[in-house]
Amino acid sequence: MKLSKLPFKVSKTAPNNADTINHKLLVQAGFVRQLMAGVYTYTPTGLRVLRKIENIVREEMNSIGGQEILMPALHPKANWLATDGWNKIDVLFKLKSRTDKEYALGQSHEEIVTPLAKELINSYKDLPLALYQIQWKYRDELRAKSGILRGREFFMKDMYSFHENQKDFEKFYANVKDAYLRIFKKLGLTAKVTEASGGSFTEKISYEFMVLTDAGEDDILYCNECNYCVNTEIAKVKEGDRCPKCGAPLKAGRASEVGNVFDLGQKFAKDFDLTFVDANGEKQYPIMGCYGIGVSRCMGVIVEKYNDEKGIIWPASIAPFDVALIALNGAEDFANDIYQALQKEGISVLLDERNESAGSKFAAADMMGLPIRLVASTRNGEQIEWKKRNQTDSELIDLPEVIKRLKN
RNA sequence: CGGAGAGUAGUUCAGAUGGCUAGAACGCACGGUUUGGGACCGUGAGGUCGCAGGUUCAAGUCCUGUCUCUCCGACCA
Repeated sequence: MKLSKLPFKVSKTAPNNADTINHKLLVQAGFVRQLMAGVYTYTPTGLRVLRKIENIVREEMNSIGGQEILMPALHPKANWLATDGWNKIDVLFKLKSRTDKEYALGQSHEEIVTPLAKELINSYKDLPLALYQIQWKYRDELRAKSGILRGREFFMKDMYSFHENQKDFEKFYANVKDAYLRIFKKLGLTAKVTEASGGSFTEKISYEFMVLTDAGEDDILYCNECNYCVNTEIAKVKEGDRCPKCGAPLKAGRASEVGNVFDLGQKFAKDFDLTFVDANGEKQYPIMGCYGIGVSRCMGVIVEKYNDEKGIIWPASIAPFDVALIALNGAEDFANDIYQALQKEGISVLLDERNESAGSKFAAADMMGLPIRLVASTRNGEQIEWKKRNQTDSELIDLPEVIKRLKN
């Protein structure tokens, strides 16, 4: 892609109504545009990042047997009456049609996936079953805030699993936890598995995946010696107390919840009369689990974690382009040769061939946070300048070496 | 929803005590000079001053209402 063709460009100034780092940088770098509080458009570059995160999530969900579907975001009132969510969930967006029919916008999809599963589940042989989707969720938050971290509309992966007994559920639950940790690792995030309350629909403990950041909204207590971590909302310990697992002193921190896993028990199966016949011919309600990952929130948290005074520093796994290629004055043809050669190798390149000053091009590449910066300049002959975004020193290498490193 | 701050050009902002055709920088268009860290000169386009009322000879400025954004809190499947 040529930088001059990008419809949303890097801006010299940050938006005045942004305080949070991710809001400021994502807008300034041209990745998102705000429509209203908590609702954003993703530009071509921003969408590339979102899609990369999405695909990492998708790959891992598929690897543990998840089947991807796409459910509607517009729901009939009846489904939400069946669980009493219509009256109990205050963040549920409700709307009325011109003929006074009432609808809800999906803030989660148990009410849709459970009746859907009735068609699929008749026998214990149909279990386990795991369905997931990646789509917009709607929540009528009293206050949307922090850029894309807490939106009224946000992009989420939600998976729902169905099991013949608790033991099978626990097995899958553990698999999901492992997959989640792999996902966050690939995204460059260190997620702590945190004990938390299950919310209004279950008495059970749930697990949240927390990433430490001041931009988050949760307070957690964690142990640096072992993996113990608990949300302060249910904590029976406080900062400095001994870790119940290993005895080391607990630390307190601000964190953002990027994922969660819930044991739903049989609540939804009962609400929708979803049953199966077990091996003894007895009718049973399956055990359900639900598993969320805030895809758009992950993007925001990554920006919160990876930035400096010059802009964003994307982890290579989710950068919109692998390489920023800058053509300095007089080296346009050489830069174009590099551009063609890299693209032929399947490397995604953002070529800055604008008639701009060198400084302006460097600044744009830094702000957009592409992991590798290549510079073609008459000063260096056939050598190409190679620099990582998070490093200050550059080195001169030739094209085959550039390709070798990028393919590696 | 309670509290605080803010809405003026595409963007970031300036416009005390009301006063004439509302300004700057950046960006944009055209011409020229530049080209290793957000270059420079000239010319030009671009504004219902969030919106609606009101006070006044006169309102970006004062008053009332309203909408929106940001932050703190509450809330948060």
